[in-house]
Amino acid sequence: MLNAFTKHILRIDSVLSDAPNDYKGTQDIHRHSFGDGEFVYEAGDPFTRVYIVEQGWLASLNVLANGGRQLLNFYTPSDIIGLECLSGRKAPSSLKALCPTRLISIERTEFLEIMRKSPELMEYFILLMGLQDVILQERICSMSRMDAKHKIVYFLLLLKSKVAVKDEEDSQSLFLPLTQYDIADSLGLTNVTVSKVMSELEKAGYIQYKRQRIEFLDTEALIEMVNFQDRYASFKQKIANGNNIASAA
Amino acid sequence: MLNAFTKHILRIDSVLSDAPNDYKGTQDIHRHSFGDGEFVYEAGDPFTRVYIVEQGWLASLNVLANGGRQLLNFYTPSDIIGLECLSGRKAPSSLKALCPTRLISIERTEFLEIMRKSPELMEYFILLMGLQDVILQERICSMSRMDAKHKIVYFLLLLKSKVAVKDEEDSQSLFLPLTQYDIADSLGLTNVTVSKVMSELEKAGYIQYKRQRIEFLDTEALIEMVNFQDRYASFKQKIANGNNIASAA
DNA sequence: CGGTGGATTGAAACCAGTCAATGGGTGTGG
DNA sequence: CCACACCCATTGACTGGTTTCAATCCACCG
Repeated sequence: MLNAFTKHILRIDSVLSDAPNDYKGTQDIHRHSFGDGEFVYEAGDPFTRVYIVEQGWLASLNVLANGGRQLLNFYTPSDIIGLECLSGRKAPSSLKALCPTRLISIERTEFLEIMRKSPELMEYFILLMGLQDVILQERICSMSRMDAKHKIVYFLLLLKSKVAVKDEEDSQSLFLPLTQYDIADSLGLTNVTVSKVMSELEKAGYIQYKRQRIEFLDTEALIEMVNFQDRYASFKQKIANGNNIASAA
Repeated sequence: MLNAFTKHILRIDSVLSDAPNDYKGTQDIHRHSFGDGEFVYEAGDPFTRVYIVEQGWLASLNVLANGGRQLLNFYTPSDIIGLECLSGRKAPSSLKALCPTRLISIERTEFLEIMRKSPELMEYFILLMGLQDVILQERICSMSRMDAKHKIVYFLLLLKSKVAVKDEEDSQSLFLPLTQYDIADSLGLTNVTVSKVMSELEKAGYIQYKRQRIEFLDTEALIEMVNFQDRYASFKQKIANGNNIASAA
């Protein structure tokens, strides 16, 4: 059971589709579908279930006092949603589907049961949350000290590496189901600025952008530009080698 | 052993001072002292030890490509430093003492050993990192969508609640061993802006600020102003009640 | 065909940054 | 003890990147 579960998370294989069968002992596992723009839950709702993304993109977001929107995290297939809420009773942010999605959900207490049965799994979660933590800290760096252009480059590279670490082929093309409003609300900019920077990046020959798809024409230059570190790739490598902790024991 | 350890973390009591005695089985536990401004380690150094703050304040920070500085996290007594780095081999950021500090450190692999022996402890770490995660997300909200004044108010309230959750008495006074440069580098502002906003907040009667000490004269109004949620207090309450997970079992 | 949401482009306003000068507190060394 | 250096804080004038406001265009869809 553990192996199947961690495989889901790492997406080493694609057994996601028969996940529920792996958990005969558990009762409360469901599969859900959401359409483009639908909310899975909203900030303040009772936190009752942990989700695993099977298909599609989602974003967690907050609506701020001044009416602004802040996109916090993006979730793509095999991501777990809700680990950071386990100690809470209410969702700290909303979850919205950015395109048609399929999710698997496990009731919170059953998820904790599964987790408790496997120290390995808990250990893995600790490492995973550590990765999340480091990435959030770097996002803070980017949001506070970069200008609009660098923020956007950093943002695009981060999403690219997040997706690349799961898809085997290292494509220079990225499916991006986000409007420029979404990108703006993720970076603390406006759609106007995003539009201007995107066309600037296009004119400079770094990317090509149209209809939910970004082509990276000079990834190296962009990585150089913002001094980008691919934490996702490093993490995957360490986990795959199994020497992240094994070597420590 | 576990209990003593979690007590350290929660600082329910102050057994920190005899921590090493609690771990007779472990070999590599040390105590360190650092002076004001000293670096414990720098970004890129090999990550070998986990630290627990015994006394003083520290900050993790990054030096950016353009020469700017970004303060990421503050650590006060009983905080654990390094949980987010367990999967890595290098420190993703530097750690600097903001005043004279005492730290306890455990060699990384021994820390993992201790952790593995106690599922409860791992579970606690997962919850703790979840709290960290939620707070980082809210910091991102504040950094991207608030103006300088609101950022600073949010920042002060966050530090106040971080400290208050450990100190029993709910003081309206906060020891703050930070220069205005530090605050600026934490929020993506400049020392000039910080200075102007601080005096504005003083003139408006919200706070009184002098020499590393902030007096909160109207905390309620400030909380209202930025719609502040005290995640630290909620977390402490849930852990203290023991019903965070127990009730789920 | 008109309606809608997203993207583009331009002009003006504004918040915070930058530059610069001053003042204050602290510690050091002559 | 004073002089000086150093760091931090304060204040004012100017600059500039981003927002705001607004108009237009485009693609998609009922």
